[in-house]
Amino acid sequence: MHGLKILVADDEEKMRQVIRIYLENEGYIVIEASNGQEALEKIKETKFALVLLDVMMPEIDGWTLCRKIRQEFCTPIIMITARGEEYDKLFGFELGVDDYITKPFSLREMIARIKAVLKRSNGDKNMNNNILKVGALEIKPRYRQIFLENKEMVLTPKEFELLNFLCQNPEIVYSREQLLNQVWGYDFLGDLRTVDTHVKQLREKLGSHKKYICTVWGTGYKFRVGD
Amino acid sequence: MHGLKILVADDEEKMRQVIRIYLENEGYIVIEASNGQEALEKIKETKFALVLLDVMMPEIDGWTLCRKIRQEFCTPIIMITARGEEYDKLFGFELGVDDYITKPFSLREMIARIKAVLKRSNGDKNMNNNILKVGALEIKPRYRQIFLENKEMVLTPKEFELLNFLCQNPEIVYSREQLLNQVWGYDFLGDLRTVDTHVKQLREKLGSHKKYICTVWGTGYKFRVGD
DNA sequence: TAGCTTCATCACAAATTCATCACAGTAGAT
DNA sequence: ATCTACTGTGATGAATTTGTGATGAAGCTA
Repeated sequence: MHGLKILVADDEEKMRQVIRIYLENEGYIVIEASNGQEALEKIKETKFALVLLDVMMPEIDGWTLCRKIRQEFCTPIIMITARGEEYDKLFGFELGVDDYITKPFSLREMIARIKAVLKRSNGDKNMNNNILKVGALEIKPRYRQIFLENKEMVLTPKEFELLNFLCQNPEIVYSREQLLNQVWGYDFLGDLRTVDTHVKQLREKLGSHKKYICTVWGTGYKFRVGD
Repeated sequence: MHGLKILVADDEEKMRQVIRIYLENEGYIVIEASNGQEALEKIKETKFALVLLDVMMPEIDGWTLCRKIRQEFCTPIIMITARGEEYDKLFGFELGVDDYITKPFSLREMIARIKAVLKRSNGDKNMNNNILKVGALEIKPRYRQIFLENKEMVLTPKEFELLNFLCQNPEIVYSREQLLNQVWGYDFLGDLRTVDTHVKQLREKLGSHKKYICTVWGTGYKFRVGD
């Protein structure tokens, strides 16, 4: 269990330092990356036992980076997220993530999770590949694919995340604000109506099944398969 | 979720003001404290739903204050920190902080975090996930659906809220004024008779069960299932 | 860099809901 | 029985909310 390399991607130096000290103390070799781009390059160069990824990063945010890593590598990933309602995001669909830690967290907790993930990834693979089927839709979160009547939909990242989120929580009504928080993140500063535009796009791509996404007047949207 | 008291402790007047405006707009009651001492006194006087605490304060700094509060109270605390500072302390976690926000932050993010913390501290007992059955009605607040004899009613937002409110408080008589306050909100300035119109609509949609909503002559309305 | 995709925002149109009013109907009091 | 105060109801224009196409910015790829 010693000498394993761990990549710590976080834009805050102080944060990286604290983590480095603890991890080295546990016998790991720590490589740092201060932004997403750098992280991606280092992953391509070196084989890591694990990647520790902060969600909040400038340039490339954690989710995007995670997706990019997963396109090529199966290195275990632990996300560091701000505490809040992003749980669904993690559980629901970004299943490429092996575990996550919410800030503020204790370093003891972090170490424990790292060990657990490493153990699992060696003992291998009860890969949580859970595929979800709702109506004519089939969702493979791990591959970032959604099939409509067995044909793969061509979706942009945002479209994927929005549709996936709605599908993972069918029948539940979400306000535009909630959707922004869940899908875009707390730090999105934009217009509520942005949601509408994406809903429009999704409906267009859903074609005859556009009624899966239904408007709840005065409230928001929900995914609904029945009726 | 309305009328909850929040203490904002920050030495910068401007900052407090901005936060106050935003929070009040969301229906919270805001009390300000311009330094640690003052904050501590106010906490001892009043019971707050949440404390928003800036780390950087003269006299008593945020960390010390946080510890002092925790010695006596379990009020949820959200810390406002400058980015990149003092991670060790947050890590330590021994301070019992419920969440923290790093400056600069958006007000939307702040609100979202506040709501998340409040929700958690309520143990989610406010989760109106409870499905309620009264007579031939079945109410699923989370889905924003009301079923009448197992058939979903098609309701406008106001209709939904009014019927839901009445059902959640059966047998209790409400005056038009009370209903306006509860369902429309205190800031509604309109005509009392507006309630009547909506009651009419509901009765129409209730069809043969219209007597669920009954008129209490000279007083108001109530929901009644029996008799 | 140029070309392409994705994204957020805006403005306008369309759809839906809402509050109000006037008048009809009803319960209760005298 | 008659009167008065209160409630029921249909119609209507205003207000709110949502749908949608266009547009320019930002990001990515080659």
